[in-house]
Amino acid sequence: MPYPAKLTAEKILKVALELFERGGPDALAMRPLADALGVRPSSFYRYYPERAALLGALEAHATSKLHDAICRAAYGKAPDAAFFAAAYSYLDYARAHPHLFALLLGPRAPYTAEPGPGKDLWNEVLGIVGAITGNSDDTAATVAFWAFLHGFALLERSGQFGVSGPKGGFERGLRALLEGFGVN
Amino acid sequence: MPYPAKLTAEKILKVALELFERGGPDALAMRPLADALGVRPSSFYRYYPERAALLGALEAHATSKLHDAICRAAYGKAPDAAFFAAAYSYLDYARAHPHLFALLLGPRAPYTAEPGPGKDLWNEVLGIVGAITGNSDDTAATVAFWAFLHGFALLERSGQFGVSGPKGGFERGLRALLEGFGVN
DNA sequence: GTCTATACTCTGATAGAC
DNA sequence: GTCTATCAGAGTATAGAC
Repeated sequence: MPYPAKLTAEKILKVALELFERGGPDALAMRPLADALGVRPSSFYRYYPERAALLGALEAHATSKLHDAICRAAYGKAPDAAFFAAAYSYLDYARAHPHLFALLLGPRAPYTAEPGPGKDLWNEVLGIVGAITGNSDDTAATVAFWAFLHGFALLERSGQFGVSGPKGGFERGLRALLEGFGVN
Repeated sequence: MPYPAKLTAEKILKVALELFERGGPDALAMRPLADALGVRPSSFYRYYPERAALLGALEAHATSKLHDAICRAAYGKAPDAAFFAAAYSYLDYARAHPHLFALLLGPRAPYTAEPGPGKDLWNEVLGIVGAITGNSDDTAATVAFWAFLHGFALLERSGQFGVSGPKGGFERGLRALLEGFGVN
């Protein structure tokens, strides 16, 4: 009977993404996902061998979207402006998609495409930072920049800091890094 | 019959800590915890109303230990030396206790003592940064410093970067911040 | 080749007896 | 204060219907 098949990997991923974006990891349960697809829970094990594979696919999606956002934000800008634009688009993504963002630097799971979209994202940021420091392969500075962006997004999400505190800290850190990268 | 009680909140926390440090959140399940305590799973709901409360207590413990480590590392040092010492002890804690560390800036849960040990830790770092910038209540710079430390620890743990990359990035970022804080 | 039915083991949590 | 008994829900494996 099932010609064409009711399920495809893409359809599953699309619905999984919706559930995950609203409710986070807890909302992405196999049974509700099956209900939303009009199917039985065991059905999509043909497409994703386990739940973690689904999460891995979501992480790849998030990485790709973040990459797109940063590319758009930095495109055609002078080095300093691109640096700030990339930073703010990173933060914007974390705010707009908190659950997907939380997937990004999680403890290393399987189902993480090592040389996948993560590599593209890295190279994009590497280029932006390189334009500032004058070293087109400045791994150390890129790591430092990335660490600051990611850490700040988490601090903000944790809610441990007031409203004014984090906001000022972002600008302050960015300017300090920019300044410091130029000097060293 | 049970006089004195077999359980106390401290005993439970101690065993929970052991399980959690070895195996992370998944290893802290109620039944194994009960077995380790020679007790039935339902028994410690008298002491911790739910599993999340136990995790909250572990987070408070982690915060307190990290605070101690940073205090010890920075004690009696000149501003710049204290800055680096605090940074490295933060990183060391993240490496030595990866699971506990992951609890630290998680999404805000209940059972998080808002004005608890977190406040002490914050004030300690605030003092260290203030000694550098000359402003004893430099919230923005402290947030920036903290964001960098936490982000770097996560980048490293994620394993997405080679061995040499992150290492150099830590020093690079710290020096850039130190430099930039002085200038701005 | 695709999906369903069923069942198994695990989880956190609760009610009430002792 | 701890027990027994039980619950609903999770992820997953397998056999077989179509």
